[in-house]
Amino acid sequence: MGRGELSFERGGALSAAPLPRGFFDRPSHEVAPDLLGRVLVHGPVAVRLTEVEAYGGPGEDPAAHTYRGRTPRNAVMFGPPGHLYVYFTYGMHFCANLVCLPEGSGSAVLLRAGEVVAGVSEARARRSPGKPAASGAEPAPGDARSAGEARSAGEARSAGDARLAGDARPAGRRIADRDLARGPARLAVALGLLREHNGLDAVIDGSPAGRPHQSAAVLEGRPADPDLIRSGPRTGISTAKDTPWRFWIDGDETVSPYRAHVPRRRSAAATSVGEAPRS
DNA sequence: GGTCTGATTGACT
DNA sequence: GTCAATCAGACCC
Repeated sequence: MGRGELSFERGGALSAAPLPRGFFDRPSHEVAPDLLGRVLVHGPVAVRLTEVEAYGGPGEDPAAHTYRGRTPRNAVMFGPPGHLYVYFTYGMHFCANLVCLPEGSGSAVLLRAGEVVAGVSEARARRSPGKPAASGAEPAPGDARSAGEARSAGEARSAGDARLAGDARPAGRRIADRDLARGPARLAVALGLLREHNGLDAVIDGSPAGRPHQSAAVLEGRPADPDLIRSGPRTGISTAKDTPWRFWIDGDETVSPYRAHVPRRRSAAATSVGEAPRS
């Protein structure tokens, strides 16, 4: 596909011009609101971003994964801007970020929600249970296979893998279009982003033909109306709660509901001796 | 090596 | 509204 306008299944005509790497070479709290309305494409699925959160660098932002410095897990965040930082959390979910600032800075923007504008059927298949498409929608050419798909049939899988393969929910319930990528983990599933996509470059340098294996890109899309951009505290974090680095498009139905951080109750197994362990 | 927490989600009451 | 699932990473001893 060339430059200019691209007509997606949903969302109308959007600019298909890729964002340059310089777009991401700015502080994450500046990049974040500018990302609203942009389109992240991975394989056959494209999502127009409607909600994001900015995270700062080491020693700067207590809520950021990089606050305590570089580790193997967060190494991608210290890499060049425009790359995807995909991490595994809660034992079952993946979340995706776009790295900001020059190499070594350690800041990124978490992609929290969006509207699926292309590849709706593929996105729904990934989010839905019991359909062959859950394993058949993936992969786009050049994409790696999901963790679940990478295993042979019948082999035991973790709940996380099962969820990724789309069979963690009772069959028969159709997911509303607005919910396909509403929430960071849902967005990652809809886009088919997994552990192996950590570090994937989302910037197209030069002609796409010169990067035949690149499967992710951020397109100009249709930037959000500045009058509709809202900001507030970030979701689900226990520190730096007052930093208003969550940005969303006001009134957009795909924006996820705000949830404050809920401290985990100590389990019975952890608080008393002799009781049954968790689960 | 042991323990705790987590940038979440879906099921359930 | 509450709660459990699930495991990797970080921290502490």
